[in-house]
Amino acid sequence: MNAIEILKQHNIKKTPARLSMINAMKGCTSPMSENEMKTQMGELYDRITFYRNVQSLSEVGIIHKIVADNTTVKYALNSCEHGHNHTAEHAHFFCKTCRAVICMNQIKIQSYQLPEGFQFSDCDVIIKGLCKKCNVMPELQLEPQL
Amino acid sequence: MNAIEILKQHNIKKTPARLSMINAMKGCTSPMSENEMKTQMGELYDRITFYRNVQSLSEVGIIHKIVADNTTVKYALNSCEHGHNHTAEHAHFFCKTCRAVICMNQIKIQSYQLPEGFQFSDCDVIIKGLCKKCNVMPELQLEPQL
DNA sequence: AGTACATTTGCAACATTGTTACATTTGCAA
DNA sequence: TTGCAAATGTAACAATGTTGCAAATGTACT
Repeated sequence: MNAIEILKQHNIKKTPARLSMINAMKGCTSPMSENEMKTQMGELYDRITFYRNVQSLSEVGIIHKIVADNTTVKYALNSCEHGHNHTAEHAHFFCKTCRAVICMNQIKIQSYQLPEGFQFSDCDVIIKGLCKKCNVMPELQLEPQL
Repeated sequence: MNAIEILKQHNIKKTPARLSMINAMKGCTSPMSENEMKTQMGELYDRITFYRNVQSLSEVGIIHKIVADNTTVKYALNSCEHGHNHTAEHAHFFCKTCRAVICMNQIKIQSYQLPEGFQFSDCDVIIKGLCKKCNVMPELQLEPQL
């Protein structure tokens, strides 16, 4: 499904900034930082508009925001070509060295039993450590993608 | 165990700022924001020193930093009077309304099987929703503690 | 107690990230 | 084509986090 269809399907206006955001994410296999998005979006990137669209696209469920760390936020399409869904039902891995965020599709998020009176909304699981590249071959470490 | 003993036990220098931080956290049942800490610490609070001590106290394992949200970071003593340990082995609840972070001591963090080559370090589980107060009696909502 | 030295502190300056107000433009439906 | 709500972009601001450096302080050793 292309960007235009995605917006239409969610009943949200088609604007160049939104199309650009969605297309940037479509071209990437793992969650992207604001800076990576900015690079992809080029002229169509405006910081304030970006933040507002992160808000609106999240609200309708088109994208998902992943907070790996208080200084590391990444974004991903909810239905990307890999057929998986980012809406919080799988865990994310965060590499402490290269700061990459990787979807752990095979690690499902369990349902937690909250105390009486609490209302569940959603759950984030962030597993931290070293990714394959940084662990096995530290000399080939990727530059952090900030 | 008092603040002085805690520092000594971890082989880290005893300074007024650190004692003040530890004592601030000792007096609180749930993880505190920087602002709450600041209030408790009074004169002894300095922003830069605070950030540096968050770093050093975390490194040796005296405190634990909980990132509920990219704009909500809280801090807790690893061994508080409740006898529980904050070093990432239990989940935390984050109330979307009052922004409180509550330790879910009864919800243990499972051990996750990472793909070949990955090295595990630690894991954060943040469960979001409405806390008891905000869910049951929205009219009595606590002011957000920022 | 006094000294030596590494650690810690606090200031200044800066970088990054996130938010609000408001006037203008744009998307879309009638 | 027109009307209007929604979205955009500028400016201004607020909050959060970091670095360099000189001065102060904690602690181990005599």
